[in-house]
Amino acid sequence: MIRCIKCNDVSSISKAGKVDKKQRYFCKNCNIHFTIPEKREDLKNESEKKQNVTIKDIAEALQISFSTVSKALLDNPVINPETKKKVLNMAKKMNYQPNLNAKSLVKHSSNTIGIIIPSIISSSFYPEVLQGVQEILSEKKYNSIICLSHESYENEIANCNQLINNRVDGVLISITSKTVETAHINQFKEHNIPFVFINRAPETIEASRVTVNNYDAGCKAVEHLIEQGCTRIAHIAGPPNLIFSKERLKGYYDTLIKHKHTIDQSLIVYNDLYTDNSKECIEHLLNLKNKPDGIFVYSDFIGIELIIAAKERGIEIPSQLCVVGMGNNPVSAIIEPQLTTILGPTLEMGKIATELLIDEIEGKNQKITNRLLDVELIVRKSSLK
Amino acid sequence: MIRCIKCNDVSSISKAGKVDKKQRYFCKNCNIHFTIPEKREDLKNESEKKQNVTIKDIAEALQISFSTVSKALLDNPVINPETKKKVLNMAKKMNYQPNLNAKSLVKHSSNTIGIIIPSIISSSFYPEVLQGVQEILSEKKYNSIICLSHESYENEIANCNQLINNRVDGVLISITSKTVETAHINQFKEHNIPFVFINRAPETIEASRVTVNNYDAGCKAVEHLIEQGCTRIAHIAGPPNLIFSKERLKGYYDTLIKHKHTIDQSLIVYNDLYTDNSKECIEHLLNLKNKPDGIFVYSDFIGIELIIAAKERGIEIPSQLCVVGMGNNPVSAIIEPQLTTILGPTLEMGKIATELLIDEIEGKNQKITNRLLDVELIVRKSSLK
DNA sequence: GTGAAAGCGCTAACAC
DNA sequence: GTGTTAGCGCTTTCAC
Repeated sequence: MIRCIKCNDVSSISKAGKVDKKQRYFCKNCNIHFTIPEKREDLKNESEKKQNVTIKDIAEALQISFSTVSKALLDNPVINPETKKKVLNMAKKMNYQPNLNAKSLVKHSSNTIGIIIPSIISSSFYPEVLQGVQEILSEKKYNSIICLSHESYENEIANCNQLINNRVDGVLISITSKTVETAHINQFKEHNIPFVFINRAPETIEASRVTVNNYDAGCKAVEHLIEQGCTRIAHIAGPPNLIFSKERLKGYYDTLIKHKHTIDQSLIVYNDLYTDNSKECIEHLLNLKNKPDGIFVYSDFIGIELIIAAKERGIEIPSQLCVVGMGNNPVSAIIEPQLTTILGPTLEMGKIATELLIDEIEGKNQKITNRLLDVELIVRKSSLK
Repeated sequence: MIRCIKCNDVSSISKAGKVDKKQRYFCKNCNIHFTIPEKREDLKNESEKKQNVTIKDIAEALQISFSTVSKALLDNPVINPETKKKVLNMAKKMNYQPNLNAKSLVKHSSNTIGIIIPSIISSSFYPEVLQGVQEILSEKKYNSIICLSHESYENEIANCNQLINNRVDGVLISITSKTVETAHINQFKEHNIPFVFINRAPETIEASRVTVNNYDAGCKAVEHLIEQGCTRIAHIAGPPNLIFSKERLKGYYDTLIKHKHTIDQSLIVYNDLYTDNSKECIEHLLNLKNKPDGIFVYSDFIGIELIIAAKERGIEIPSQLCVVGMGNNPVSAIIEPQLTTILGPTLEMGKIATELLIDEIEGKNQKITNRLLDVELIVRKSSLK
């Protein structure tokens, strides 16, 4: 026998489907739908699945309202310290874990940042950057979602959308070597999501960026090779559409010109990260009739390949060929001969970019920042004649 | 002049605070609170912040109900194809991005898995595993949250809580070398979150795990060293509380015993990943009066350090000392002499564990699986007398 | 100091 | 085939 919860009538009641597994009723008099309130305990029998503890459960256990529980949990000063203590204890006792999805929904912010990087296995560069990022993140109590674009433009677009869907509070991004259009990145602006470029940035977008001084890297490398007496200096350059490649190349050019060397286009080759043509690049240079006596390679990884290939051909390093790499890959210090390299502060880069981003998220910094980090030449055997 | 939205009376109305920046009213007759409905456009003037597009916005633009929009977006077959097309077009036009937090809240699942690993920079092992994980994840349309525990037990506990708070659908975990208690991991069970161990697993928890055949690795390494004529075979072992260390050590023991070698405890040293005592381990072995003539090192990284240290002391490899590492670090193939190593399928490990986890999440697999992956000995110069 | 209620954006059960 | 409604777990405003 069901009574209307409003008019208390019995005859006017009809069944009206089910809601949340409970019978729903309709009162013709009052024109309202209702269900018979049950205690949460009773439900447990129906659905065996153990539900997560919510603030409502804590409230019920303590016989107080759930908004009081919420306030206590948020350390709202208006709440009685006694009550707060009771709530905190009960939360612990019941093993309460707040639902961050619900919180994000009402707060319009997720306390999470997104990270888009091209790769995690091709070198130790991005792992080190990530390490720096994570250090700041855990210090500032932010979470992260990491996306790998695998140097694919399509993946990068998908990653951007995913991060928007997840309503991240901000994004750190290092673009792929294929990224030319940037509409997908500009989407973040439409959604009021701040973003900071790490290491690789497009020229066309106005946004903060943290990069190493690639121009200076090119200068330092070539300057050093010239000092060592090299006269035909080649360059294995990075993907041509990435700024860092262009800048290192410009440093290479300018330094050669400064020292009145002639520029020989056959001494410049470009690496494609997606197809990975590093072997071809190396072969091209080593097969030249008029061989180079110094090579600045934009990455240690390929520098190491170059050393191995040269040794196989009986080319003596450094007496016949000096090699300078970049990145300070751990291997560089181990191979024979040890590879001269240019060191950029990878861990620092991750840290600085993350701090910058969080400042933007928290409104502490509005203006666009362009951080250029210093590089350092580490001279080793591969370039010491 | 405000009228009650129910009884249409004017005199019974009083103001009752504000809700969502709109005036709220109370009708004494009907005992109800209400606000005067406004169009969303009007609100825009008040709050300049551009809001994200929601299904309600699409519904309004199309003059249909938002649940129809929801169904259309979810490709519910009940919806008229015409309507569906209109909705899809409008969603695209308005640049609609669904709010995954809201979806997670309703669906009680986030389509996201959590990953807890100890480190990302100490070797290429975890980056490669992650690569495999991400490949499956993007194929199966899952997202991920990556946590780094930095070999710290406290961090691992915090990571577990974070993942529970984020309501991930499942967890991949590789425990720290310090993890002995496992209550924090068992919490996942209480929250109905399936988890799979990768590479490192505690002995005490019943859960699926994907590991390499570490016992066999120990056997293969020592067997090979014995074949090469080594008679005093040492072992640099991993952290003693990790199963993989124990198993490799057991392989080492059993193979020595099988070949009637005597066990000399001074030939066994343990690496502590947290303090990183690898230098001390190496020095201990190389300083022994009665030096070993073969060493099985549990990781290539330390194997490489060992080779360098031995060369510095003028110990000839392999004639005076054979070295076998494990992990097939890219450097192993490059140093001089090249390091013999044991190769485990890292990428595969990530893939298999992820597939296993997703199957558990989707209820396709209930039973606990214990996948043991085969290892392979790669013989190089460092162990070939 | 506490409680009631609205609403974040969405899904799904049900009514029509 | 479309619309109405409740509810996911939480924060926040306002009433008392």
